[in-house]
Order: sequence, then C-alpha cells, then structure tokens
Amino acid sequence: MAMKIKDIAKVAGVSTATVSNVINGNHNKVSEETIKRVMQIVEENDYNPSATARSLARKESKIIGVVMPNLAPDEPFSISPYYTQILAMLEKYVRTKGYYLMVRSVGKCAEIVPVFSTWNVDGMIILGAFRDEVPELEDKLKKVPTVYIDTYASDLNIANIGIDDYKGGYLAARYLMGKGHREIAFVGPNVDSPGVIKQRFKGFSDALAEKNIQITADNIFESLTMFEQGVEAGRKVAFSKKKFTAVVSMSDILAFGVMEGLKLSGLKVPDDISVIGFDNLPECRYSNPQLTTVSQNLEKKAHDAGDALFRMIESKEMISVNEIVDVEIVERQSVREVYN
Amino acid sequence: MAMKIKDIAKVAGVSTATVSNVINGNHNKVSEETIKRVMQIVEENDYNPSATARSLARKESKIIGVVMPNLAPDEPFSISPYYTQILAMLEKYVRTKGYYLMVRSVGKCAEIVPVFSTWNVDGMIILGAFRDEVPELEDKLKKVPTVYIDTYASDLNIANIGIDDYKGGYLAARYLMGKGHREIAFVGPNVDSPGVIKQRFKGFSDALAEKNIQITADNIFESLTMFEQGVEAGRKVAFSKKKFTAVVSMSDILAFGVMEGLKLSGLKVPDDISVIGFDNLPECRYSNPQLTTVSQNLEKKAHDAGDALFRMIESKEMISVNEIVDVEIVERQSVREVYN
DNA sequence: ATAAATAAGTTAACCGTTAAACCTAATAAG
DNA sequence: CTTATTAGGTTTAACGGTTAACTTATTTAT
Repeated sequence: MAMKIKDIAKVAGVSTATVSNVINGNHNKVSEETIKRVMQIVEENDYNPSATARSLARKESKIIGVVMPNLAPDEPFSISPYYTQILAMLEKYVRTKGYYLMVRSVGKCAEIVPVFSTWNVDGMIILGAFRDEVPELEDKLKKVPTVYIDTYASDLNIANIGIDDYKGGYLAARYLMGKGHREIAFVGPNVDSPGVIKQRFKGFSDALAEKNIQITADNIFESLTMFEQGVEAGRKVAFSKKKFTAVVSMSDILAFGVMEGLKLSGLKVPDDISVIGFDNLPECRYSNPQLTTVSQNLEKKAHDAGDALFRMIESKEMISVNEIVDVEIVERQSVREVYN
Repeated sequence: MAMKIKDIAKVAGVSTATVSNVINGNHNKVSEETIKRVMQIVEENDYNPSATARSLARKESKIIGVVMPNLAPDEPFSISPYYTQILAMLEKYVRTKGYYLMVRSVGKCAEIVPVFSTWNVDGMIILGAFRDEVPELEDKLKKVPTVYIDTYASDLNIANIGIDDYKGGYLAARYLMGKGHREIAFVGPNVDSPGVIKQRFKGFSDALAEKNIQITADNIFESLTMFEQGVEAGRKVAFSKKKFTAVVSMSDILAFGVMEGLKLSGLKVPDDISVIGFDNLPECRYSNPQLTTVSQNLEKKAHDAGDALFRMIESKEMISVNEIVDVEIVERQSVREVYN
C-alpha cells in the first residue's frame, strides 16, 4: 500500500501540515532543516500525494475536460483526424502547464459537461458544438472556464476560437475562378442549418455572384464529412447533368473520398476535374494528387484555445473572446487551370 | 454553488446515508416512498454527486489512464495517427462501460504512471512502451490493472496485446517476392534494439533467406517513422547504389513519406518501384497510389485491449495475457509485379 | 526590561461521499 | 407471549489531503 501523508509525517516526526507545506512549497512556514528531512523521506518512500484527496480539498484538479463530437456514432473510425489532431495538440499544450486531459466524445455535450464538473476540472474545451446547444451548456457549466473551438456563435458572449468561415468559402471560390473555373460543385453538410457550413457556403456563393455566376440546387451535393460519403458524393458529381470542372469539399477527408469517387467514375484529378478541400490536415501531403485546400491552421487554433483557457484559469475570471484565426489557400496539386 | 448530498438530505428530511443509498441503487435499504421523494429532489435540483469525493471514499474512479508515446517531442504533429486512432477506439470502448479516459503523452512512461495512480484510476493502457521500461513500470503501478499495446515482452508476464511482428515482416517479404521482387529495401527504426522492429526485420530477412536472398547493410535505411523522415529515406533509396525494385516501410505514414521522396527523385510508384507499408491506417485509402500494407487490425487490437482490461477490473485480479492479433497483407496499388 | 514581531510548528476543521455499525419499531417465528 | 428477524433508517468514522487559526520560543524594537 502506498504511503500517505500521515505516514510521512510520522516517520519525519512532524505534523501532516508541515509535510503538506513542504511538498507544496510553502517554505516560509518551515525550516531548512525540516524541509531537507521531509523531502528525503518523501523521495526514499516514493511518496506521491493523492490527487483525488488534494482535488477534493482544494476544489481544483489540474485537469482539463475535452468534449469531442462523435461524427458517426457507430462507425469504428468515427472521429475525424481533424479532431484527433487538435486533441493531440491540446494535450501537448496542457502538458507543458502540468495539466492532464480528460476526454469524452459524445453526441450531445450537455450530458458530459456536468460530469466533468463533478471532477472539479479546472477548465473545459468543447470542440464543434452547435450554436443551439450553447445556452444549455452555459447554464450547466456555470463558473468553469471554458473555451469552444469551432462554434459559430459570435452573439453569445462565450470564448470561442474559430476561423472566418465566410472567408474560407469565399477564398475557395475566388481561387477556383482565378483558375478559370465557372462550374463548381459544393460538397458538404446541409448549407441551411445555422453553423459554420452555412457561413462557408455564403462566402462561396457570394464570390460566385460577384462574377455573375448563379448557384442552383444542382451545384450542391449534401454529404456527411467522412471518406465513404465522399466517394458517394464524388460519383454523383461525376454523373450529374451539369458538367463541373471543380468541386469544393467541406473537409479534407471528404475531399479524399470525392477524389476517389471521381476516379472510380473515370475522371482524373486534376486533369478532368479539380478538387479543393478544407482543413489542411497533414494527410493532404500524403494524397496523390496532393490536396489543395483551405487551411485552418490547426496548430494556431489549438494553441490560442489553450492560451485563452489558461488566461481564464489564471485570472480566475470568465473572459469572452471571439477569435478568428486566419484562413488561406494552400496550393498543392489537385486544382489545375482551365481555359474557356 | 452546486448542491451537495447534505443539501439534498436536508430537503428530503433524511440522512446523507439514505440519499447515498438511493443514488447508488442500494434500494433494499430504503422504502419505495423515500426513493421516489429523494429522486425527485435530486432531479429538481439537478444534483450530481462529486466524482472527486466519491472517488476518494470508494478508492475507485471510473477513469482509465492512457499513456501514449510522443514520437518526436517537439513537433506539432508528433503523435502518429496510428496512436490517435487507437485512442479514439479506446475512448469509444470505455465510454460504453461508463468510464472516462485520462490521456497523457510523454517520453518516458515511468513518470506518468504514478500520477495516474494518485487519481485512483481503475485501469491503465500503455501504448508502445519498450520492453526495457516494463520492469520499472510494473514496479510502480502495483495492483492497477494494466494492459499494454504493442510491447514486445512475451517473457514478462504482463497483459499485452500485440501482433505477430515476425509474421508481419515475413509476409511482407513473401508477398514482394511473390511479385518477383528480389532487391528490397527495408526502411524503419533501428533493427538491432530489442522490440517489434527487430522482430519484423527478422521475419523479413528470414523470408528472403529462404529464397537465398542475402540482406546486407545496404538494404537497411534507418529512419524514424513520420512523414518527413520518410521523404528523406525515399530519396536515399532512390539514389542508393543498389537498384531496388521494392521497399518495405515500418509504418504507413513513413511509407507515404517514402513514396513522396521517391517521386521527388523521379521514380514512379509502383511503375518504377513498389512500396509496402505497415499498419493499414484509413489513410491508406486516401493516398494515390493507394498503399498496399501489412494490416494490424487496429480495431481488434483496441477492442481486445478493452476486453482484457475490463476482465481484470471486474474480476479484481491481474491476469497475464499475451494476445497476438493476426496480421495480413492488404493489397492496394503501391506494389506491382516485376518480371526478371 | 518589556512589548511586538517573527520563525517554526501544531491542531483541528473541512472538502463531499461512502459504508460499517448501530438503532428502533414492526412483523414473523416458535 | 417472548424472541428473532426484517424493514427502514441514522450515526459516525473513514478516505487523504489542505489550511486557517492557534501556540510557543526566540528575536527585534523601544
């Protein structure tokens, strides 16, 4: 059985309070002598204070709760690399601060947030929540520093790190038009429900409208954002009545699927049709053709989210930020110029 | 401030013990009447018992600690998709059991294991530990159910879920030889240090030896397992004195890099040179050519690890398993037949 | 020489639950 | 009719720390 603070105190011939003071660095309360002695006993016995007990007494935990969306609840690979990538970066960030990550992926956040609270988490990061669930969440998590990533809710006075989704859609369209494309398909989740996709679509269609290109329902291929669904969407694009010269896809993984679907339908990318993705995952460099995409700068998002969160934790007050990380086109090989 | 058990007890006019009994389902100790009343008050006040206090009292936590190797400590994307993939699957597994995951990636496991212990984790999963660190670990984690994934230590009486690495290397070589290849490069971490790579290399070279093909130092390209290092290795393979017709790579991500490096050196895959990977990540389907690889069946590994872990947790006894998940070649497009 | 301040502790309450031991009235058994 | 048993609780001591308040001996200031 592992040693407890009482045991250390007994061996050292001091009270538990003294031991507590030395291991917590309240060294003004205790003599050099005693510090040395206690420390040595701690080392010798490989004593680690119970994080649970400490957390109970201090009402803090050095743990950060992360809730991730579970994109397709029953699939084995249902968590997008986009989110696992961010998770890895967040883990790195909190690690440098001496914190731990508690992770849960789930359909609805509202169930999990209260559980994190019961663990006295010092902060929470919520990935990809919908705007509409935010009010309920805010109600439940009262007083726990929280930062959202990718929640489109600028009106809500929360701390959110997102991108300029409108600009992302806009840039993609401009880029493609700059390469001479005019018949462009849009592949992604429903463009009407409020959220990031709606914004992106708005930017996309506004850019086209500026050049007098009208978007109709035929241009839109509604699809979830994983590979298989992309394959399906790619096929539909290939066999559509409209002859598209380019497609913009709402995630890179989806774009990989689209490229595969196009290929299976006999079209070569980018020779016959161009594809642009969204996210700029490391995977973009593995694909062939390498995927041209709208970059989200994941690293900056994760880092800024960490910064915002710890600013709140350290200052002990809720701050509301609405940070917009810049987006840009990363040119690779999946888009070619077209001449009319 | 959130309600505590005392508050609920006061409102219900019962003792905290009774409240505790109803929320924990010890219903034989309390009347139907009281159960109803307490439950209602619990609901009305949205009461959630403190996980921290409960954990302290019960000496258990419903949390599973996961330690992941940090492949290249200072790189932003330093955690391989191989591990994040497994992490996502493990999260799913434990979620169905009502457990939470606490995650830490770190260079050396020995520091993190004791910390998990102080959280009263009910179990731990350790990914990719080296055999040599196991004894120290076992010493530190005394009594916490633990399962290792990918630790080659069949002699050590621990619970490990791995694959038949020897067979993996053997199969890769056989497969390539079956396609007519005789000059095969091996790209991966050091083949001498004890561990999975050594085993794979043994299988690889044994298979070749069976056909009287000798492996020399020229065939081996030592490399870490991420993309960038693969690019470098691919270049070296391309410009080596020996003319290789195929390369086996110790991870898929590495193989993507190798393909890129070969391409940058003017070689086409698979026309000029074939490449076979190891892992069978979802990404293999995104690459072009799609990567032929040795499949690890990640899903089964994660699932079996979960099974083993919860078998230990539920039976409250340490069991030692040394499970070998089967490997197989998954044929895609990165290897072609060659005629001598 | 005396009061005030400081150094180096100790004591004990508290953090929020659990669970073993104890209690009491009502029912069942003999 | 007396004794066991049971149903339905309550009391209280853990669980393993932290920390505010208190103590005591020694310096420092006046």
